[in-house]
Amino acid sequence: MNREHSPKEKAIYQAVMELFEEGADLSSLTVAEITGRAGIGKGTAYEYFSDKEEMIAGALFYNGISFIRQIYEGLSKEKNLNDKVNFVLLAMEQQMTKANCILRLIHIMSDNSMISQRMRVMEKERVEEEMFPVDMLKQILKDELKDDQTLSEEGLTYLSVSLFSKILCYGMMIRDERFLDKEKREELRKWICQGVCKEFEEISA
Amino acid sequence: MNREHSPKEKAIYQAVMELFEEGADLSSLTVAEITGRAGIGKGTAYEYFSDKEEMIAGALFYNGISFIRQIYEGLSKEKNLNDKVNFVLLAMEQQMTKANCILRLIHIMSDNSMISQRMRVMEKERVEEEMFPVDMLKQILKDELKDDQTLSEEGLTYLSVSLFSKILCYGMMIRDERFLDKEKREELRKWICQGVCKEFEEISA
Amino acid sequence: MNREHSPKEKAIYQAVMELFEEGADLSSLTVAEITGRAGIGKGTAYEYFSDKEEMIAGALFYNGISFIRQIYEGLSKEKNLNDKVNFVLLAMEQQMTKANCILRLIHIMSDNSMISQRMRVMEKERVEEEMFPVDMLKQILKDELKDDQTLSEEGLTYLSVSLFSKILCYGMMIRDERFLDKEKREELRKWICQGVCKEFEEISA
Amino acid sequence: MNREHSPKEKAIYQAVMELFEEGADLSSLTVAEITGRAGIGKGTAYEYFSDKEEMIAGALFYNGISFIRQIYEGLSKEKNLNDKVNFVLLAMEQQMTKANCILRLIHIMSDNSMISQRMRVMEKERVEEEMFPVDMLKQILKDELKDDQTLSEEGLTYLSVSLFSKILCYGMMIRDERFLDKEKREELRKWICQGVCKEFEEISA
DNA sequence: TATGAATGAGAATTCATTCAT
DNA sequence: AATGAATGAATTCTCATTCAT
Repeated sequence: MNREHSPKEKAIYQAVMELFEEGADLSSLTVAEITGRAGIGKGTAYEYFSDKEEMIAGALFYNGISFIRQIYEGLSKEKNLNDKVNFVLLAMEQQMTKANCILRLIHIMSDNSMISQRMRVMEKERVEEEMFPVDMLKQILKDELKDDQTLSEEGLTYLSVSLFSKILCYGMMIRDERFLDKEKREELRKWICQGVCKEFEEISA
Repeated sequence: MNREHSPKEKAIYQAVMELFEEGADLSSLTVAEITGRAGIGKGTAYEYFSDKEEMIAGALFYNGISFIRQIYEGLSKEKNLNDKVNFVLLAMEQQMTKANCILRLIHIMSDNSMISQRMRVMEKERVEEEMFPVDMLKQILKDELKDDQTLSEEGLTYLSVSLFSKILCYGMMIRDERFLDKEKREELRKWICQGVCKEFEEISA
Repeated sequence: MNREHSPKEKAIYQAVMELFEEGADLSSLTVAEITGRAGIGKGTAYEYFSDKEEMIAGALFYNGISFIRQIYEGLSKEKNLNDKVNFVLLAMEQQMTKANCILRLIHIMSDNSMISQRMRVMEKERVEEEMFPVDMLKQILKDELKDDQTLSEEGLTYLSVSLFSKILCYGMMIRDERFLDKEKREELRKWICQGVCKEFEEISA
Repeated sequence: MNREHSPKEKAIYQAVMELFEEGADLSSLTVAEITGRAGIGKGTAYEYFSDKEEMIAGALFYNGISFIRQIYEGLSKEKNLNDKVNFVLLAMEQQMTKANCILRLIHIMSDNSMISQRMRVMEKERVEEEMFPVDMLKQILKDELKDDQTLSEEGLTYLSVSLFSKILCYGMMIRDERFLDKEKREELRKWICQGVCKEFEEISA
């Protein structure tokens, strides 16, 4: 949720996210459900949004941005790449308990629905500072580069997407019942963090 | 497409896949569109499927299975892990040109729509031999184990999911305009194959 | 069921009556249900009937005629009006256990559905000897007239319709839980038979 | 039509009754026909009714109640049983000109269609004062009992159903072309009224 | 003659969107 | 500005009927 949004817009965004977190299928969400949950009139929503897709895509977009920003801000406390990656994985895990939100968000952004089309439009129009997942990861990696290390643009891109894929991978694995156990998860995170660090060292060498 | 399917079922599956490959949003596909494309009457579809979801989920499911099987069969020609991974990446790349099908398939399987729910049901009911992505990758890795190597179940799972995430990663990267160039892609595949082999060696050691 | 009907026609009639007796709503019966029950192909039914309505109306019509004829034939054993009316009431009661068939039949004949329209057409085209409820009752009353009694056509019509209404009345009452008891029913029949006889005596005097 | 109904509900009820009176078969009435006649949008009907059956059953139910109430109120002007029965017969006759409404209403209530099922549900939920046909007739008979007369519950039930059957009987007979003549009908009513009175005297004696 | 696969017209119902209040 | 009643286009699904085998 961003500062420039009116209370009604926020209410709509909030309502969409709640329904999303409760497991609703976004493509079959109705305006009545959204406005009902938001506690405002159906007509009112159309004073602020041109159509249903804008409500949903907007909610996901600003929520995603806000989540990314929170993570990025939280990262400043972490000293090294290993801990940073671990922090991101933990943040993801917390979100996951809310009906797999991040994973679902990523899915939605890469399907061909009206919602994802709108989100891509929003992404293109977004102001510079707002960051989307892969961009954030790229930034983490850039921040990590010591003076004596060099990394080509391709290398950086590869590393950030590889990191992204590992995070996704973690998200997928912890949905499995074999990873309900806290310690198992911790071990998995350790593996992933190490893997990322090693790859970073090798490529940035 | 499987052998036991009647021509009409195949026509429906074929139609769904064509529309999917043309970029249609599966959750807003209509029965009229599907049967129109399949060249059969609307009512006919309901002789073979109980509802729309079954048509779409069925199409994706059997198509996915068939794609996986093709890859697995093709793998037998490849001698080592490096070449096998390369083969999988290439197979994926070919599919990708058809509207990122595999990626989208994975996405659909993990969202909360009716279609994905149906696919998960189908997955549970599937016969043993049919393999889904991660299972296939696990098999590839198992096949690779030499007599003198040991690998815990956890290690195997991690490796297969890691491999899966790398493949996903490749899929995402080649959507980027910077990887339109064939040589760039080849180089990327080389990196990935090497990374996979190295990780395999380390963990199975 | 009439002698001139082919086995397939009989099978259809039989199927409709079974479904009817099982409580099915005739206006929502489907051809598939009927032919499925009859054990013949859907197309076959159309070799013998021009449409669905003909199947249902025909079944009801010939079944009704056959029921009426059975009663009329059974009546010959009864010596006087009192016993004859009692016989009709008992026959009705037996039928009633089969999902109120006679009552429902009468209802169907007097609503405005396609089925009843068809039955009325059939009634007009029927051959002389076939008798419908009120006609049968009229005949019973005529048979009862002694040589020294006279009865105008109006009187006869009134008496037969009055008798009909009393039979209907019996049919309705025994659906009530207060008349589950056999003795209660017997008493009720006695009342009705007496009432009919008295009215007959008065008017035919 | 009841006071508590919104204008749209009334419009639906009105439309259903008009179509009914014009002879339409209720079980093949469509929502499009009803809303078209009511002059409202198809979707609007669903704001007030959960489905088509509720529209039709509701229309019949509230119309029936209102008709019964009108008759019962009109009865207060009549001094004796004979005149009261005559009044009911005349009221019925008037309704009959509108496509046999009362008879058809009774038929519908006793078939196995969705509509009748819904009406029976409504009947169970109805408030006390609202009366259905047989209840009204029972009330007429109760009102008629003098202080010196006694009548068992069974007797009362028999009499009211007998009266009901005679009314039905009148309804059936006047559909016949032989009773198109006004005088014939008057004579028939006289007969029926006398019959009812006589039976009442005998049983209540 | 018997069949049932194929069909498409038609029905109920939903829901995004508008607009009078 | 806020509302929600009204709307009808659009969608799913059913089923009587046909016709090639």
